[in-house]
Amino acid sequence: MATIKDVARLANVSVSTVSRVINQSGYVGKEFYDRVVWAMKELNYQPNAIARGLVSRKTATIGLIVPDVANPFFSDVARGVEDEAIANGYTVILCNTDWNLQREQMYVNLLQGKWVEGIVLVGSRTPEHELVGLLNGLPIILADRKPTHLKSGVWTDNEGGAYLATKHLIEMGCRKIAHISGPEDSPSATARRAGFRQAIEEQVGVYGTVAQGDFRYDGGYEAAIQLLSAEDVPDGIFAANDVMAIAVVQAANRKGIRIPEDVKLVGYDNIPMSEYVYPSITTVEQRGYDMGRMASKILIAQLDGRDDVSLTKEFEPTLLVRHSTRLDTP
Amino acid sequence: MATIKDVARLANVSVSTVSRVINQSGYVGKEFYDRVVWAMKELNYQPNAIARGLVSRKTATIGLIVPDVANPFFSDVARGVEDEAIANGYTVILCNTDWNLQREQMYVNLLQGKWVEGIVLVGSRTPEHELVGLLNGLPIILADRKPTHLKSGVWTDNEGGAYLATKHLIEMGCRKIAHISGPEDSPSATARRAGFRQAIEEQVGVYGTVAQGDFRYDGGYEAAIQLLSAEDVPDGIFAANDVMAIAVVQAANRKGIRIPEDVKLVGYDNIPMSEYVYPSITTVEQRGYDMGRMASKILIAQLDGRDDVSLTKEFEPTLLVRHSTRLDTP
DNA sequence: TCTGGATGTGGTAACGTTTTCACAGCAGGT
DNA sequence: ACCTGCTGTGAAAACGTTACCACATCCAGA
Repeated sequence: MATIKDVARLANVSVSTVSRVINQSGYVGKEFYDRVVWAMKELNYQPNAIARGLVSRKTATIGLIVPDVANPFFSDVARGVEDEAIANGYTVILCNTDWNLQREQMYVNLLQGKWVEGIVLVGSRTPEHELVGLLNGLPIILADRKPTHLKSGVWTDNEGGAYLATKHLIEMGCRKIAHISGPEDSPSATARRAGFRQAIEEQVGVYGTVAQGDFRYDGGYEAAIQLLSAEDVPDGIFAANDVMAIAVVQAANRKGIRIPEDVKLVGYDNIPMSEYVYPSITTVEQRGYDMGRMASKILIAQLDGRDDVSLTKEFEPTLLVRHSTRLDTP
Repeated sequence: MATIKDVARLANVSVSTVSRVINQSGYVGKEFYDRVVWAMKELNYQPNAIARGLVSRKTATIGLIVPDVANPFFSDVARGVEDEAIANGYTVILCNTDWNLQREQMYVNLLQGKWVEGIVLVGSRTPEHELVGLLNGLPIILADRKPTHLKSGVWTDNEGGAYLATKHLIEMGCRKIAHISGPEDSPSATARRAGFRQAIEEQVGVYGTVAQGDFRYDGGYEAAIQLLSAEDVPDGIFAANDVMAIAVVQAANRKGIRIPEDVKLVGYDNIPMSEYVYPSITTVEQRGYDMGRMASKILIAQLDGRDDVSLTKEFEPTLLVRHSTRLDTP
């Protein structure tokens, strides 16, 4: 790789001049400017971001920590984060934690060593005060989780969304409703449980149970099989995300239980698959792409020292009614 | 952040000694060693990967260029790449090109500036010789594309897979078969077209047409609508990937055409969705995760100077027969 | 004529590491 | 006694940039 010195030598100018041309800073005469531009082309010169980062203390890189990019919701978020980042000249380092706290912490440390300028942390379960301790003041934004102590974050109103979903099941006539939850200590899972309970409790004559899931297909499948094997099968299931809802559909098929005739089903996230499965799944829309994009935008605004952007953004959940809760068309 | 100089001062030794302790290189007396370790603890010292990278010319970072992480096949690949990378101490920079050649080239340049040690390039359409020109010798591995000039790559036998798929349609009784193809200049799309044509040509009495798609939902939907609106509707469709196959299912629903009764359908990739849609889609399995993982493994072996790993790996495609080509259970 | 700002240019010290070199002691073998 | 090689330490030169300072011009205004 050609360096700035090579360019300077070829253009017969000093490195300072080349640097000024690159950064459009200071004064450069037309003649010199052209010579430098020519030399850069000639050598296919690419400024070294490492060296640049060392002196400017900026790397134009942000970290993205996500439970699992292979999960459609998170891959949407990731896409949003990257799109907004690159549009602002930032680059994204991708990290997968599998919802594992230790991996999360490991990545936070690792990213710090790489001098990322900030981190987008999606769907984290680590307590916020621990996070602060790890960060040494590195800017961070939570996504898919409402911050209580940190100042920036984007999230949907999970409690409200879960309330909507459960309420809808009740309105469709369900009286024995089960919730397949996410991991015990996941903030979004906790909020969804709370929304579920609230809707159940304010309605007399409706009974609710909570089964433990883990946001993943296998955990959802297992929970569903247990629910559907009990002597009193629920007539409505609210799964804490669409991946688990799809597992419920498969489990019901296996058990010979019909959806929506025997059991009605609502999911959460609105991943593309939820629309195309049979029956299509009623779900709560999350707008992962927009959330990712907004998280990136807020973080970068902070990094660039702009304060024209609000540090938080709550997305309103909306219920999408589809066939898993309707009796008319299949 | 504390620097190596701070540590040296506190431990009352030279920076050289601290460096030797950090890297376990050279000789360090026990007494000095202990003092340095103590000082590092005291200051919560974290070596600066940037400065280290500048001199060692190693960043422990690889670039991952993918058409679109939000596409389930590529998010699987991405997950595989990251898993193998982190297991070897490497970190991954994520880039999305939307199959756009210019963005691909832009990213290759950008990544070079960031001094990634190598690149995993997935589903690229850029001609290989152009690639070589851009790379300045930077190690690269192609994924989802068989290299002709470059030495490393992982891919599935796309021609063979497409042949399998088409052959299956013929065996199921189709005589007028349409192929919804990927972008004109995409190598994998080209190979799948070739496999399709070969299967068609070796069978007398079977007619084939090719419709132009773009690997995306919308393009597939449009192509499907056109095919299904013509006066002679095909009795079999082979879509070049599952995302477009799902679009075909939706288009058929819209048109009141039944799958598999009126038209049989085969996709490609085996993304999770293909199993759960209605009807479930017969498809050719690609093993995106394994491909990503292997690509990462081969690249890193090269970077670490190991040559115990083959530079190429062809994955055998397998046909998964599901309901979109069967008449028995829906 | 002098002053002083705007315009151009080059030299060089940082940034935080690793690596190479130089210099010492101290053994052990001749 | 002398060389030789191992052990232990520090000084200083890289790595590729940017930022700051110093020095030249040139031209306008007093």
